[in-house]
Parts: sequence; structure tokens; C-alpha cells
Amino acid sequence: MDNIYLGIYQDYADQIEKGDLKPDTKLPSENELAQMYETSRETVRKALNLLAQNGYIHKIKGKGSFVLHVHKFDFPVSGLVSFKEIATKMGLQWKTHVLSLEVVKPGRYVASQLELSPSDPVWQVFRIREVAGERIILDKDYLKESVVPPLTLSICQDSIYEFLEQNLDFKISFAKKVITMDEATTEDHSCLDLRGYQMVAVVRNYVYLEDNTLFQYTESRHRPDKFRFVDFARRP
Amino acid sequence: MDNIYLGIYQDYADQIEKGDLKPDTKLPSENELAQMYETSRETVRKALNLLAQNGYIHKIKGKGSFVLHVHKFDFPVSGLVSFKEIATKMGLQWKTHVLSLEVVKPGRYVASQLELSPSDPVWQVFRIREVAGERIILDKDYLKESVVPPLTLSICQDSIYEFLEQNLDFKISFAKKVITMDEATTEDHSCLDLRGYQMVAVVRNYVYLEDNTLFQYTESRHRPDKFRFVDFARRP
DNA sequence: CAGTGGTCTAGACCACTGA
DNA sequence: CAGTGGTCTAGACCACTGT
Repeated sequence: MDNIYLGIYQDYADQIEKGDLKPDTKLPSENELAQMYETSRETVRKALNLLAQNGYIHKIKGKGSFVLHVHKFDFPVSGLVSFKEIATKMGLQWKTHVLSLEVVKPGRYVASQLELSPSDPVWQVFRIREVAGERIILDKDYLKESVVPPLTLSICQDSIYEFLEQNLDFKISFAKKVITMDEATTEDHSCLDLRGYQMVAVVRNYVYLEDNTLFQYTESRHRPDKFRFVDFARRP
Repeated sequence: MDNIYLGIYQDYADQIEKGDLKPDTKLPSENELAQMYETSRETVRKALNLLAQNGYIHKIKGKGSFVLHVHKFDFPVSGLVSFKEIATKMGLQWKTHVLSLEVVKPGRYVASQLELSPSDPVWQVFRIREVAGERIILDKDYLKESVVPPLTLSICQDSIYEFLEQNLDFKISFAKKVITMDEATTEDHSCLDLRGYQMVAVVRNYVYLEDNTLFQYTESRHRPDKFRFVDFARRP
């Protein structure tokens, strides 16, 4: 393992996700962990603080660190995760239909969202996510053409994120999500099985690379009864 | 200031929120900050990492730390904030109507949400939030009676959080939010100015104290066109 | 009281950036 | 090359919990 503290973090995150460590279990103390991993206490603390931030454990001064019962089956959860990650983790039957995949000049709205001039081309990918036989989500992705290598149908059918991060070495550093409830468009009605719903849950996702450049804007349009978003927050 | 690193964090968070530090401004290097604050570099790093986590700055190895243009006027934002905090920060005209304030035995649903037996009493507070003359949000709070001191109307009219945290010394450590879109109930229709909308955005909020006990469950029901939730996420 | 986590220090080496 | 942030160490003192 490269990073010691990331190694410790992964060890415990995995054990908690798998259920090997039950909620309310007390973790070894920081000094014990430092000895176990033959490292310093500050390094152990980095790992434990990461676990605490992500909702795996809770630390109490004078007592110790304890496994939380909060994190369990709560996906999709706040953060940077692709549809494939979520669907797979939840064990869903899913399918992706690529509606279109092309390089276009962005409309005024998309250009402004990506902070581009309307003459800069973007990759435009429209996809429908089908879960249990129903078309639930309409994903409209826009990626800066100047940054992204040529995309293919098979990439989009799988996961664009996975392709960019693993095959190429894209370093995605952070993202901003804005969640609203919008009236369904005619496009929504024709692309999704809306079952009479007149509204959709919209997640607008702005993704940034490590050098602080915005490179992707995504609009995810969900059928309302299938939408669910979980946020875990800690006091500063 | 008690904590050095929290002091540094506040200094820069304030400057960025006020706009004294413009986006893309380069912060002093960690070594410079350590000298400026007469502390060690690790302490400075704690402050900068907090700023980065909360979306104020972005750090690039070999280059430095830079102010982000992401955080600005994006409330309500992910995290632990009360309605009063949000409304005040956004400069809104707001009013709170307390519909009811009583100690009751919880129904089966609320009892299960609070992990209580149905015989344990809870404080039940129903409030309507009015913004710009329209009733936009219906807040249904349930607090464990065994934990919370007597509540009064004037407390509920202001902010329960503020009262618990400042006047008493309640230490709120973390919270889990679940956001969904639900069909509007007859209660929603009678309490809110729904303008014909048939759905509401529902935020279910589970609040925990420092000893890891759940003490509050809140259901916030928003008129869809006035609902907006922002999430900022960083890669692990 | 001994044990816990929270903060802090003064060093060290590394990988990365820009000139 | 010097400067940056990322990781790590081996100590230290504190505030808090339980016994």
C-alpha cells in the first residue's frame, strides 16, 4: 500500500461495509492501532478522521471510536459516484440506452454552465437508465471536447467516469451538485416511463479536474418516486 | 482564540465569504502561513484542509492553494444548518408560524424513526416557514422528551437549534439527511401555498448528539419550485 | 488514577511545479 | 533548481471518560 493512512482507512471501511464490524463495536485505541500498523499516532488519526467524515465511525473523547449504524444501505449517497457504481452497489438490474453521442456546438445554456464560448465544441451524450424494466433516469452529459479524448458507444454504455479515471489518467478532484424539482419537459415524457408524474428530480452536476478546471456538466433527470439522495454531515 | 487551526480557518472562511479574497487568489504558502501565525506547518495544514473540504479553496501540489469560485451564494448547502441560518444568510424576508407545540406519545412511524418505543414521549413542533408572503415550508420536528428541556413558543419562533446549542450546551455532532419527492398530503395542501403543485420535496433529517444518540427527527416539506439543495463533494 | 481522543511541535523526505 | 503541497515521525500537553 502506498499511503499508510489510506490503507488503514480502506481496511476498516471494507470491514464495516461488509458487516464484519457490527455497529457500536469499539475500535482499538489510536495508540494500539499505531502499534498494530507500526506507524505513528498522527497517521492513525488521519485514517480515523477520514472514517468519521464519511460516516463509518464516531469518535468520543475519553472513550474511543465506535462503528456507526448509519452508513449501511443508503445509496445513492452524497458525493462523487457514477450511476454504475450506485446501481452495482445496490444490486440492481440495470441497463443503459445511449440515445445520442456526438460532438456539437453547445447551446447558450450549456455553454454558460460549462463556462465556454458557444463556438467551443462539446461532447454531448444522452443516455437513459433502465432499472427493473422501467426507464427511470435521463442523463444528459456535456464534456469539453478540448479535454476529453474520443468517446465510443461502448464506453458510454458502461461508465464514462470509469473510462476516464482508469484507462486514461483523469484526476477528478471535486464536484458540485445542485438538486431541484423541475416540471417534466416533453423530452422527459418521451424518454422516461413517467407514470403520469408531471415533475422530475433534477441533479445538475459540475465536475472539476485536479487543476481546478470545469470539464463536465451533467443533468440527471429522475422519475420522482425513484429518486432519493442521502447526505451525511458533521459539525465543523 | 482557542484552537489555532480553527482560528486560521475562520479567518480565511470569513474573508472568502465576504469577498475580500477573490476567486483564483493564491493563498500564502503553508510555510509562510506557519510563520505568520507563529505555529507549525501541520497546524496550518489542518486549517487549509478544512477550507478545502468545505469548498472554499483548492490545493494543487507544487503550486499552492487557491480560492474557489464555487462556494458563493449557494445556500441552502449540504450540511448542518437551520432554517434561520439559511434564510438570514440569503437575506430573505421570513416569518415562522408555530402551528403546534406539545408533548405527545409518538405514532408508530415517528417512534421507529427516532428508535423509541411508542410509550416514550416526544416534543412535537409543527411550524410553517413563510418567505416573501408565501407559505413555502412545513417543518415537523420531533425531539426526544427525555433529552430536551421544556420548549416555549418564543424558542420555536426563533430557532430551536440556536437555543439548544447556545443557551444550553447541546453538542450536535452529525446528521443524516434523506431527500425525496413525495406526493403532497392534505396536510401539505392546507398548510402551504402549493399553487397547484401535487408534490413536495421532503427532507428527512436525523440529528445525533456527541455521544452518538439520536435525539431529533425532522421532516421538512418544501414547495417544489422553492426547493434547492447544493452538495459539494471531494474525491477521497 | 490510567486510558482515551484533541491539539500541537519541529523536524524529515517525497513528488510535483515552474523558471 | 527552489518552492510547493503530501506524508510521516516521535515526541508533548491537554480535556475528558471510566473506575
